[in-house]
Amino acid sequence: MTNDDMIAYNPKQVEIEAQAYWDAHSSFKATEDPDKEKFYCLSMFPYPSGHLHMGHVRNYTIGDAISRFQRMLGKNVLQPMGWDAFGLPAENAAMQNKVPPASWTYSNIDYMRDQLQKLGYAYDWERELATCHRNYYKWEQWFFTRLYDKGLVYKKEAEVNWDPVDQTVLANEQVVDGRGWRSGALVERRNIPQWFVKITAMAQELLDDLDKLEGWPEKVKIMQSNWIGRSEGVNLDFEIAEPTDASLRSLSVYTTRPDTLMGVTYIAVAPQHPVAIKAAKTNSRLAQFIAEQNQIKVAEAEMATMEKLGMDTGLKAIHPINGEGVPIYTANFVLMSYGSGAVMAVPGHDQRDWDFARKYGLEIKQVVEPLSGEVICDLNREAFVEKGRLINSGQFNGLNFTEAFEAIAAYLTERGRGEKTVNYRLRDWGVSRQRYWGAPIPMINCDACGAVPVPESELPVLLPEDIEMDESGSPLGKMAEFYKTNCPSCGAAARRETDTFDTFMESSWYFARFACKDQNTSMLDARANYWLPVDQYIGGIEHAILHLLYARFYHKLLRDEGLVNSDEPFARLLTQGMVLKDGAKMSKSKGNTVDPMSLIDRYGADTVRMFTMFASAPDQSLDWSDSGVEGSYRFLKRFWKQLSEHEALPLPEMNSLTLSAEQKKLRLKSHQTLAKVTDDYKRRHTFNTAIAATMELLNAISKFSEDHQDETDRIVVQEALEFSVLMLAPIVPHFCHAAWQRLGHEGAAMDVLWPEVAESALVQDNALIVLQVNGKLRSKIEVSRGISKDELEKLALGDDIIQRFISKGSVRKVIVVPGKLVNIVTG
RNA sequence: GCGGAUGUGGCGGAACUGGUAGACGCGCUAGAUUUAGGAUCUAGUGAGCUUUGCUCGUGGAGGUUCGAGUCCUCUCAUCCGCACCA
Repeated sequence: MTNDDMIAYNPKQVEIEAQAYWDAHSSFKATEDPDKEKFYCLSMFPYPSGHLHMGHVRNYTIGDAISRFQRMLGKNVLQPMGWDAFGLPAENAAMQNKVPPASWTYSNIDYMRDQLQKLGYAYDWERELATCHRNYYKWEQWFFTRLYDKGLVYKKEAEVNWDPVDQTVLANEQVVDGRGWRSGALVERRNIPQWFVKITAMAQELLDDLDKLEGWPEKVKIMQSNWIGRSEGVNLDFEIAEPTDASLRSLSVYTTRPDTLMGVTYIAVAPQHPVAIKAAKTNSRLAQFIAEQNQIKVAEAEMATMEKLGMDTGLKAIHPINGEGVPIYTANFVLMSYGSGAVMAVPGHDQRDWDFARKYGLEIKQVVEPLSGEVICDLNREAFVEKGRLINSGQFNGLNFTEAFEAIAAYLTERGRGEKTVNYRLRDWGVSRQRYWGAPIPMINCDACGAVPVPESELPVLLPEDIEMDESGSPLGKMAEFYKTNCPSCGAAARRETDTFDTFMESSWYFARFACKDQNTSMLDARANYWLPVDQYIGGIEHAILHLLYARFYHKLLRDEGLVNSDEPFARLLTQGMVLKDGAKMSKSKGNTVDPMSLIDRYGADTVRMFTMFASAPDQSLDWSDSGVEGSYRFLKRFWKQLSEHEALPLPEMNSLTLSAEQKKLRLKSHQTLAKVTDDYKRRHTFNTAIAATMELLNAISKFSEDHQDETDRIVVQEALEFSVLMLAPIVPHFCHAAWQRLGHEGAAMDVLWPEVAESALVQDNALIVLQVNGKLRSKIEVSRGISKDELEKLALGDDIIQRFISKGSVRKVIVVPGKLVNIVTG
């Protein structure tokens, strides 16, 4: 052993050398090759907020470990990286630092790219893209005009949070306790015209195709399914008694419980409902109430958690079956954006209606009784919400839920007062933002022609980057040179749309653009179909619904345009958990962040990568621990020393037949570990247990090496060490790059094929059998694997310790699980 | 409020198919080494007790089973999402 071999582990040097090797060999450049099985591994791209946080490090280390593992399996791996570059924080930073959002964003990208490179991720940097580049958003604008031509986008009025002092639209995040975060003014809901994409047209397919996503966590599919919220019910009309306005003769409601129709005792409409607004014209108290309800931010959680309030509009609705008049209330828990903005209230059989009826002294009527006498129904205490048998419902008495549903639906249909309907909770995707730092919506508003899409030849509609931001929102609306234009259709003077796209538009197709980001004559090309779908997608659980649903939708739109040939963008999904510190989410506002770069400076990237992968399973939350990082560093140092103490090649080939029992045992451990780790990487994605198993193997090697030093011993140890290095190579790639060479090999660990488990090494003669008495562990015996059930039972009953426990009572039953355990039940 | 998850030693976690609870690591204790500190190495480490061993123990309360951290019912706590944060 030379002095050179004993050099202590120097992460900085190891990492610089490994990265230099990968750079020199363009190791991560991905090229389309139809003869090789492809593997597209993608981590959700970051918003360039300034610097990497631990959540990024965790996300990208998981993706990198999977990429490198798949590469070692011999696949043609693509792992790209880019920037979700548009968004609100750039505008805030611009105001704070008096720097244009564009230059702030570009310098952040440069800084963060450097950070990612220090972490040694196996990205094909030639494919890097940023969504704020004209070559990216040009195609997004083009695609939007295609969707417009197909009738898949439309304009309608929708509510926003309006700050009356700053005269600007606020994001939900910018509304704190009902007030604008800068001005402190009470926000108001305001209706403005906005663009929508018809995602509801694809609601059923988005729901149905969840079944195809076998590689997705069940919880994410359930969340998406609930979000889409398909329900079957009945749409029906209530006429309004004594209408004073011809346009407001009736109001329509949707219900999934038409069986309770005879129990309706009032109607509740949203404060924004035309009926409420109409009634308020002659009722100042009602107008006041509605105005108060409009000072609540536009967020469902806000609505759902506030006190349920309502007020009588004074109007009456005519029950479509019995013709009786029921009062129409306006209530703050009815959402204008869901269904028709009005609900029929059945306080006897809906808890929220019951609570409201109690509060306002409205009638509670029972029309459903339990099917069995054991079920309690006491409408004085709470609503009876279960399905049952109809009572107090005239001709429908005695029917069960299904019969009543059909009979009442048929009754209403015959009389033209209603019909069966499938309803979705999902709403169309509003893509207009009254913001500057986003992709301009490529539309032109002409007085004569209306909204006209910008022709392809004039795309992209460039976002001017050299601007100044102030508190009063987007500068685009004040820039005549931006918005003054001519109508592409009639040539008259017209005004360009000054709203920009929701940033979810950019993140809904970037995965496809990575395949062909240099393509300048079309949005996508054939390379997209080589790489897509993404084989493994990794990102935070917080994206379980919105981003992932929009991306699935967009992918289907791309398919319908003939740009991709798959139905779904992401074959497998891994949702990583949050990074916590002291039990709370690591965040700037809580002041509990840990800077990855200072740790990398101190311990090296491999230690940081190792700790984030070891501390917990990727889909669980990760509790940050400084001493845990220290432990990972210690492990690498120990491993380095262990490698130095081993005399590596040249050694002869292993002859498995001549191994001693001890040598066989270590070889068994090596191959058992390899089998486990392979499964952990490939199927379970539990890198924490893969690392733990490798540590166990290294502990076993240590113990073995203490008194085994001959040549055959070293052959067995060489194999065990090689396995260990290759098994950790996806997680601590720099370390393993150097370690592989220390084990006497030329070339790079990352180019080595994943080793194969030798079945012959796994053969064991004996099995350890657990002996239980009444389910409690009492003894263990080692028996030959070939032993019969009867013999095993006999051996178990004859065991000394077992004898002591069963001598008191009689043996009633013996359960034998071959190769595992014997449980003796006494009585 | 609705939807989804999580809960196991002093701490992070393991136990994959109902079959040895606590792998692996951190921390701690003792010892070795060291002028000291640090680093390193060795051993121990769920709790309790009448300590060759026994009893208890996976948020709580019930249940199913020869056997439950794992399955079922109820319940408590914490976290995430709720459509303009990304």
